Amino acid sequence: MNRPTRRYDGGVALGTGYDQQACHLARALEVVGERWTLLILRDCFYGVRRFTDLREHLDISRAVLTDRLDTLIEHGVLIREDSDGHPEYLLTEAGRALWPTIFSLSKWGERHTSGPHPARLFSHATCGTDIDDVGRCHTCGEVPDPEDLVVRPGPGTNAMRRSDRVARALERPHRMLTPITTAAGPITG
Amino acid sequence: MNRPTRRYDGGVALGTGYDQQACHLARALEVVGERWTLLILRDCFYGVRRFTDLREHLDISRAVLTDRLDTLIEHGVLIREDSDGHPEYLLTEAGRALWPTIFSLSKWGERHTSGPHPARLFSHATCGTDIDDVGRCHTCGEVPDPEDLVVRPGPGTNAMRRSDRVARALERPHRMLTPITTAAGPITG
DNA sequence: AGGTTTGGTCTGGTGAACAGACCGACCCGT
DNA sequence: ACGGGTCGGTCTGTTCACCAGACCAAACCT
Repeated sequence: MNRPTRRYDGGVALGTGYDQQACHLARALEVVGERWTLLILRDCFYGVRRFTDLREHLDISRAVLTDRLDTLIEHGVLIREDSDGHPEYLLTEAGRALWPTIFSLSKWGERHTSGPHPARLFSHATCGTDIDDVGRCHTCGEVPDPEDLVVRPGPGTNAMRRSDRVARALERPHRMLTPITTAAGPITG
Repeated sequence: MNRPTRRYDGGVALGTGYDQQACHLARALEVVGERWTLLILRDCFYGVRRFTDLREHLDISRAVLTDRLDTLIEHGVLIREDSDGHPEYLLTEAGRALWPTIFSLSKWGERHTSGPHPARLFSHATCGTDIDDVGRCHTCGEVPDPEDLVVRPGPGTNAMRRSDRVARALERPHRMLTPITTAAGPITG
């Protein structure tokens, strides 16, 4: 299909100033540092794969979502695959490697902004133990990959309840990276 | 002093849509998700404390730097202290808690964008061992706090050499969070 | 007294985000 | 075959944030 790369090709590439930096952090931020990008990726870890699900869950404008997805694909963080005639957006290996960043930032937000109650809890799928603040499973003594985690709602979920498909699916425990909606149907419940 | 909070108080607060999210990641991004913010904080970890040093090292506009510093202070990530008649910007406890995020994102950029050579290497100050990709010291078996780390240039530093004071100071090993420039003088030499 | 450094503020121009309208392809029931 | 719904977008006008660069006040140096 070879869809054109949107992203204002006339101007200076995204990180004016960023690219002056020797540090790899700057280059990482050129890929995932834009508004919405990390939230999109977090949803991908939760198993969200469809354009509409992302759009509804994040309340993001269609144009911006399109732009972000294109950028992430362009940088090898996501791939687009057709399933059922509709595109699905999946994390690549590089994308899955972003989990520690997303997890640690989320933990930081949990402790240092408004209320200490976690909105989501994560447990190691193979042994059932909850992981600690640096992502370790105390039973196994290791840091599980995201695909071995199960998300479930925590005590901080009550506020600001949303009613979209993704939010409803995440009201129950869910294995990370497994699809959150099957085709188009509503979620069992 | 009670300086006015800049940040477009007429409009919707920064994260339009972000604040709809139950997830703490969204709130974290409201604080540190803006352009330049994580790079500023990385420099703070390196020991940069002065407005001018940040400005020169990052090549950031004065107005934006002012805005970001104000935002970070407002959210308790930095504090402004007067030393020598000039303000210094220091990481608070909450600010220092962002180190895992910055470190993991930097590691990701190192491996997944252009070249596998680390620009900076980190070693545990108390034992001298280099820390691994998840921040652990193999000798001590723990994850050292950033104040116990020493930064030094790695093999990937060669490209894009900069000549500002901060870049020159970081050409030698440096204990994290200790001031990178003493008052106004050039760095020893 | 004049110049320099420091730490800003202000302004005009430009690029990016937003809401919301529009649109083609496909599916589904009738 | 036709109408309606869903999916995955594109387009447009307006608002907002970023940028370069000018300006500025206080402190310090000579």
